Amino acid sequence: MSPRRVTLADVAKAAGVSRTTASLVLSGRGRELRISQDVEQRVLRAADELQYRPNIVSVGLRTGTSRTIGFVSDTVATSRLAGDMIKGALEAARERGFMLFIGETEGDAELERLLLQAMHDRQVDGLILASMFTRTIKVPKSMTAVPAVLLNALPDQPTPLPAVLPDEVEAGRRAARVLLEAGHRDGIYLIGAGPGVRDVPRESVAAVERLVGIREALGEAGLKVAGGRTCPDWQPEYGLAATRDLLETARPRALICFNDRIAMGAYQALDDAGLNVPDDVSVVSFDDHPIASWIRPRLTTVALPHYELGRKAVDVLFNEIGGDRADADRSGEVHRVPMPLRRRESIAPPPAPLSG
Amino acid sequence: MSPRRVTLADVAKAAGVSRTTASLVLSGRGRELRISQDVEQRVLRAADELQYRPNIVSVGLRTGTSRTIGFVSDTVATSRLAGDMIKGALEAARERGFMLFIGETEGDAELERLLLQAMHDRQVDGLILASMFTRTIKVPKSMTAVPAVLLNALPDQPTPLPAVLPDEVEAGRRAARVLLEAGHRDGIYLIGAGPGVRDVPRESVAAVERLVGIREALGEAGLKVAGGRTCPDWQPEYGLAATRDLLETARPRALICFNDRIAMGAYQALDDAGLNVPDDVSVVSFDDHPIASWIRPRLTTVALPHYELGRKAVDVLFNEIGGDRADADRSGEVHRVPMPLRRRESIAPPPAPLSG
DNA sequence: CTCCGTTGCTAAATCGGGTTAGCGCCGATA
DNA sequence: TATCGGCGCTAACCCGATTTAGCAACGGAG
Repeated sequence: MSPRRVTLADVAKAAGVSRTTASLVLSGRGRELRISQDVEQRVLRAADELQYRPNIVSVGLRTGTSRTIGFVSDTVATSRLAGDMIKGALEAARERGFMLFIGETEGDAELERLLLQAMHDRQVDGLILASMFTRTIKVPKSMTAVPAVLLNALPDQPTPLPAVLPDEVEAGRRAARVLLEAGHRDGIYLIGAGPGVRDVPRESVAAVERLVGIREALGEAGLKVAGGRTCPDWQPEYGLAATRDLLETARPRALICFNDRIAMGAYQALDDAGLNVPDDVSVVSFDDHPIASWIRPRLTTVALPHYELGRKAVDVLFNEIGGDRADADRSGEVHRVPMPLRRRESIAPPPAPLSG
Repeated sequence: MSPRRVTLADVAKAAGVSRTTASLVLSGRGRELRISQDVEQRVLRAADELQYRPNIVSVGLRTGTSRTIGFVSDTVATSRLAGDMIKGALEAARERGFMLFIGETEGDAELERLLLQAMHDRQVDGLILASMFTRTIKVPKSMTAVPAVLLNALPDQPTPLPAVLPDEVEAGRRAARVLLEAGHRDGIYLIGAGPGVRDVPRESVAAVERLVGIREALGEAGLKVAGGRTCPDWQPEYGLAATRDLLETARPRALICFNDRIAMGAYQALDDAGLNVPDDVSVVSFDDHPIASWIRPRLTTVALPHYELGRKAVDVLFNEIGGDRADADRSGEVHRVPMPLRRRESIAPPPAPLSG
């Protein structure tokens, strides 16, 4: 059905030279190995006319490479998150002529093993091990076979693998600062975690780090968090319940919600209580989920830079692949990607303290 | 750094036989080619002890295959949609021992060409060409080189390629029927398209087909659409505007929104007008975006079966790959995947016609 | 006239498997 | 004793590229 692929041998024959010569010319080493201008031109023209493309599989067999990297995540589907991360990785890889194998483990260690095996069988040149929410993971021992990078994850034990993570502490600072800049001094409550540093969901690195950043920025201004409510899960209904609960005993002037879904629930609780965002209560959040620009007023939030995380992971990986190992001292390094603030409509100066 | 991979030669040496014999045993053809039990056991044990795994790259060079399929979409990142579709494809492929190359074109024809080329260079065994919203696409001519399937897309010209699509017409019928079952007879309005068959956004196959299904189901019950409002884009703000506009002149008893984002806007317009969902107005929608179960009352919607679409595309593709071409008459076939109804809380019987 | 160095190219090995053709040995038969 | 056939295994080639080692032709020097 499909016409057989054009091979190097075809080009060589068309140019009237040996395969060796054709290979030399096409790999650019013709000059240094004294191939004549005449032959060089003949080979190049033949390759062009026949539309020759080297077979990467063959090169792979010879060189042990595949111009391919494996992207293994625990879940690609749970959120838009993953899509953007993959997109970033995809583009960064493509710019270097690399393709991406995608795999997902769903947290199953056996599946992970099989997947990594399948990728090794295909001689991937590098691996990205990604988690869809920031957390610590157990690094499979087969990861040492090729260069690898952890994405959105930290190793549970010291490893030489570099890691790429969002800068959550700075994000916490940003969320707090945007309220400070608007003039808020007190009545700042947290929804989703806090107020204490130990009031966080299990295993959530993001919660801990955001909380640290928030407390730090407020502390620098000589202020403190007025209070907080934890949520068993960061979903709208828990945000609604937590905010409702808070409103029974307190009159917040600003809420820092630990993600946009919680903020969505908080919006509803505030609305139910007859409070206006942002005139009565300012709201700032994290993630920049699409929902953040759909709800009214549009939500000011500190964005998870998924696209950039994906790109950065590939950049770091290529550093490992191409690295002359001279920079082995850089291994195990943790790269933090900035989380940008998306200024929208949910923050205003605090109301005059009439109803105190 | 990494210990060299175990090759067939290693196994053969360990078992004290030739590579040929080892290959024969491991490929299961030992029996028919009269390899002795003794030798067979020795080879199998050696392979097991050395943890031998055949190098797929090498096999690929020999056989021209790669146990890999390429998944090319216009965008992987714009919606959760893509994630689930890829997940379905991923799992179906994995069950057959295949991996997936992911690529995205962003609608750029040149990028698409390069991507398909890169995949051909890696000898993919099949291709899935996916669109993130149902539409007609121009099929690149290089698609004929290997088996291929269109996913969520129709060819703009007749091709022998099979296509996999959601069953939007039946989805339209389901949306209408769920209202009929609740007792609705009149005051059924459309938001996003309609009421006429030509009142649809450009290029949206989904809009056309959903509309056809809705009109059909109502027609069978001897009813008609009471009216409709088109939206320039299917986003919440346009759903809000369209519904607000509708409420100025009409008093709907039920809304069929053309997707969940529109429904989200419609909810807000209804709320602003002091109308309760579902007691005053029932709402049904399409897509089953995560938002549908976040907004209150939770939205009844006809789900886009992304996961199933991905799986089905791979199933159909393997049919092409493994096909003995005897079923060439089946080529160009369009496979429709059912869109399941998610019954939630946004539908109730119509109010008693007091304020009619 | 021989030796040597340069020029310009190519034969052959290699990567790791699959596959085809056939070899050596044994016992049975003519 | 030569022949034949079945058994059990292996040498050798193939896939498509890269790479090493080396060959043939030529000119100039000794």
